[in-house]
Parts: sequence; structure tokens; C-alpha cells
Amino acid sequence: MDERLNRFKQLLKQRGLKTTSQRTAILKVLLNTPDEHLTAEEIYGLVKQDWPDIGLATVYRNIQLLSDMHLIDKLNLDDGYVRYEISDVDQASHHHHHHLICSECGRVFAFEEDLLDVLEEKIMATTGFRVSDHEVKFFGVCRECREKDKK
Amino acid sequence: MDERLNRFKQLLKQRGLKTTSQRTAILKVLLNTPDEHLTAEEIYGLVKQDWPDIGLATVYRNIQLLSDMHLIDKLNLDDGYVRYEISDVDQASHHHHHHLICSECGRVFAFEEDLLDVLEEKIMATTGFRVSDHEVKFFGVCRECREKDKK
DNA sequence: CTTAGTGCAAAGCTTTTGCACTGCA
DNA sequence: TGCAGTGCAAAAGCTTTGCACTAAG
Repeated sequence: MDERLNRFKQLLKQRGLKTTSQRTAILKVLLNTPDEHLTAEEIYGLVKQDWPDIGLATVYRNIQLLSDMHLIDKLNLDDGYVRYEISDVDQASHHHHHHLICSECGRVFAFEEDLLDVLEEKIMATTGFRVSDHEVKFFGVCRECREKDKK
Repeated sequence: MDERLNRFKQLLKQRGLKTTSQRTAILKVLLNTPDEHLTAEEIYGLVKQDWPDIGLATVYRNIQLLSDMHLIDKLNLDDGYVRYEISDVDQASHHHHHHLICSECGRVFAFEEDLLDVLEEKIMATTGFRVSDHEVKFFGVCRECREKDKK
């Protein structure tokens, strides 16, 4: 069993909350799709395979809980849906990976490099604003689409 | 009169669209609040001071038009509203300024430095993804709130 | 047993759309 | 005068909430 599933149960106990089948099923779906960026509706569809009776409201409520616990991250691609993905395993760093969004095929890629420390130091020095987190989206065209365009 | 107002009229003519009082009033509101990040409803409220009879739908329709023309930029702070601000004057660079969002007072600051070229080159070299635009949000605590916290 | 959690349906919100009327060009 | 633009109201679509029932601890 994934260590994060246990961590989830610990966190629930800490808060006096209960471990339900629906909750673990939702987390499992996110754990099983680390490279996807699922909407609530998509998560709902996948969880329904294991728990056909689950309600969409339950999905929304638990997504919010998982987000509060920093087990999953919110992602907004400005397409009208809020999307979610399992958090980076490295909890020590407050840095998330960046997202590359292809304007042709619509796919979203992750880019692990960070390199924003210099920029964040500069922000601190110039403005006094202490950065604790960031969200970075790059828009453009992925390699496959560029090669397709050449032909 | 602001040069961008004339540019707007030119762009409208190019597309065979008409210059209406509501349109120019909406653009003027955005031109007059360069440091704000207004929601559609807020723009509506401000335009109403000049044009009490304007409808919210007109604001939405023209915001979209201005955004298509790259005269204003969309900004999403994940608070349930889409926000808008006048575009950077420097149209040559495809780079927008970054946003610093204070988690305590909720204010949004702009940071003009860019420094992402190195990162974008690295993305290109590593993944073949050609970046054409980016959106960067930094979350943290602004200087004033930090000083307030110390006391 | 006690209280949090769930499912369902209804409500809430921002944003979009249909339609008849208005007013630029 | 013709057609794009506007205002209003209704619709759309994602997300939240109220409530009675269920189930975890």
C-alpha cells in the first residue's frame, strides 16, 4: 500500500475525521494517475468504477479536504474547470513543478526543473515580499506538434 | 487622449466592428486603473458611473474582445473570479510581469523583472517545447504584512 | 451510540446566449 | 438603411449547501 495512503489516514485521525471507503477510493484514483490533471467530474467518473454509488458532492468535498492537507495540488488551465494532481513527493521543498501547456494538442506536461530561487531572492531584496510558493505555467507548442507542423 | 484608445479604434475598423460609447468607456476604465486587477463585476460598477444604462453582458462581451485584441490580460487568482488588467505597453516582448499575491491582505503586486529566458531555453533544450508565453504567480506575504506581524 | 460522512436535489455563482430593439457607419 | 451592438432575462455550467440517512470509531 502506498505510504501516502497511510499518511492520509494519520492526518484524518489527527483532525478527528473518519476514514471512509469513498475517501480512500478518491485518493487512490489520484495516486494512480500521477501524470494526469483531472477535473472533479473526471475523478468522479474514475471513482465510480470502484464505488458506483458515490455522489459528485462527495468528490468535491474530499478533493477540498485533500487539497487542504496538501496531498493534492490545484491546477487552473483557464478552461472552466479546476484540475487536480497528486502533490510532488518532495514535501521538503515548497516548490512545485512547472506546467507546459500545448496550445495545439492541449496536453499538459510537467517540467521538474525549478530555477526560481534567484528570482525569489530578487523579489525579496527589491520589494520585501517573502515568497512561500509559486505557480508557473508556460504556454507554447510541444515537440510533437511542432514536428507535425513542419510537414 | 491615450494612444491605446486610438489603437483600439483602428483595430475595430480592421475587423469591421463599430466604435461604441460603451466600448470606449470600458477600455477607459481599464486604462485608468493600471494597478488594479478588476473582475467583470467591478469593471461593470466603474463603467456604470459614466454609463448607468450599460448591461453586465456588454461588459463581458467587450472584455472578451479586448482580451482577443491583446489590449488587456486575463488574470486568475483562483478566487472564483476572472480578473483583467491593461496589457503591458511593451508589446514587443511576449513576457508579462509577474504577480505577487499576499496571502494576508490579499493585495496583488506586479513585479517587472522577468529572468525566465534561461528557464525557457532549458525547457526547449530538454523537452523540445517552444514557449511563447507564460503566467507566473508568487504566493507569500508582503512587506507591510510582515512588519505588522512582527509587532 | 455519537457524530462525521454520504447521496440526492436544490441552490448559488459567475459567465454565456437568445432575442428584440438601438444606433453606428 | 443595414448590420453590428446593446440590454434584459433566461440559460448554462461548475461548485456548494441543506437535509435526512448511513456508517465509522
